[in-house]
Amino acid sequence: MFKKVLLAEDFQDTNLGIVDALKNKLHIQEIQEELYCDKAYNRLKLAYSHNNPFELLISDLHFKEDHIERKITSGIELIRAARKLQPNLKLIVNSMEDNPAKINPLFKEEKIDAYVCKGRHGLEELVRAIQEVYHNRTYFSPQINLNVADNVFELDQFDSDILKDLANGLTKKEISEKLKRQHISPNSESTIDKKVSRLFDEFGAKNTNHLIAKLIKLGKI
Amino acid sequence: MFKKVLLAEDFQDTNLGIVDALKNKLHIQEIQEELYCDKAYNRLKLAYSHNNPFELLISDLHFKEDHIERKITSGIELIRAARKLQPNLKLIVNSMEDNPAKINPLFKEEKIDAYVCKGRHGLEELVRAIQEVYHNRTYFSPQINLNVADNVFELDQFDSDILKDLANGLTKKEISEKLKRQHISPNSESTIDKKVSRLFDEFGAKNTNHLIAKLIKLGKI
DNA sequence: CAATCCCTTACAGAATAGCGTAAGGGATTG
DNA sequence: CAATCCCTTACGCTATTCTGTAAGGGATTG
Repeated sequence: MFKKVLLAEDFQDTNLGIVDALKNKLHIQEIQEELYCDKAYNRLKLAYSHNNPFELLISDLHFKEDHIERKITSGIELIRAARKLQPNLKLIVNSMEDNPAKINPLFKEEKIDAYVCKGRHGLEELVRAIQEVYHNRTYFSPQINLNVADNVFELDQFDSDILKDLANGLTKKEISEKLKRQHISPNSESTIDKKVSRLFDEFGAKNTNHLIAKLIKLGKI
Repeated sequence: MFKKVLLAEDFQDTNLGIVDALKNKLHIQEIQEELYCDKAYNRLKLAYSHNNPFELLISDLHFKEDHIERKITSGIELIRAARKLQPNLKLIVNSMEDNPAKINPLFKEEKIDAYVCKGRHGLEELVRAIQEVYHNRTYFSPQINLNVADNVFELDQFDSDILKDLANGLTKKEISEKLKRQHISPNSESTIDKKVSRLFDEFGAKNTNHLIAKLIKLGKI
């Protein structure tokens, strides 16, 4: 079993429960905890430079903001920084996020080893996930797949940028002008019209308000 | 100190941490836990009918949905039902919600005794809250006020309904017609125009797309 | 009672959104 | 090379949004 594990999690109560489980059920010797992302990164770095690196990082995705200024403020930044520092580090994400559209990229882009969704069986799942990851397998909370079966359509970068601009209050004319200034093609108002209209069909939206609302709720923009 | 406490919380790991703190720091004798709202209510009811009622209920606000069908599905429903059953029951809400606009009504409408915001000091705060409530005082997480200094503007029910309709793709004309059908006044398209335009100013939005995007991200609609 | 304020509503006009048609160009295919 | 498909773009039309102005009614105040 892993001997040295780092836990990055800003909920004090959650923290305690996890540490307890890891100690008593998995008999992990060294468990360090951090309430802040960048402090967690510093611990990884320190341990690595002392030739006594962590073997596993368990991190949340969302960390509450604070009065203290932070460089790394989200779990995903921590994960990226950790991967860069120590490519062989095992990564488990433990969050309340249950939107597959947000979780799948973690496996694809960030190459995490396991995703555990907080909930009624979160602790049992986490123990299971650690065991799986220790044997070089991946783990994915079973409840995720069941809940959502839609979202076949994906946004490419161009669509995504347009929608973000619209959500930020720009008109299609303004977006067209912006694209021309940036020498990005296509850039005509007409093409933007067409792109957005096609997304109406794909996502079943009646108009731009509806589309933006849906996509924000889906976490796609 | 309280002798009999019920904890309604659907995060298994959080649960464990809280129970541990309550036992070891406050020496509460009997702590029961429930992962579901309606099961928690049943426990309250059973204990009450056996003349051995709970003295304190600690509940979360948001409970994840499940494959199992539930009558009571949110913390607020549980709180209302509990208050009705047992008016003298002490109530502490322990949630990750940090929007004052959602928390304040809990004190005003539901007459809860304390609000503890989950986070880096969530457990210490909860212990403190229980002590305060035991001495018939109220407790309110100190971080709430600090974190949010914006958002002075609030949406009344009318504004909120209009914005939800807009986010669902209805035009202002359709909303006007809908209000007329429901015999809700005011209902003219002109008034809807005015209401929404005023919200542009209040929330610093350029147009409807921008306003809807902002409010969804703020969790207000 | 008059003055005032606030809210609702109607109306008008310019800007924008939404949608269809059509023309042109690049890539692919037979 | 011709035919075809897909993408971009221009253009035009209607619906809707957004912003004013103004009229009327209810509530409050002096």
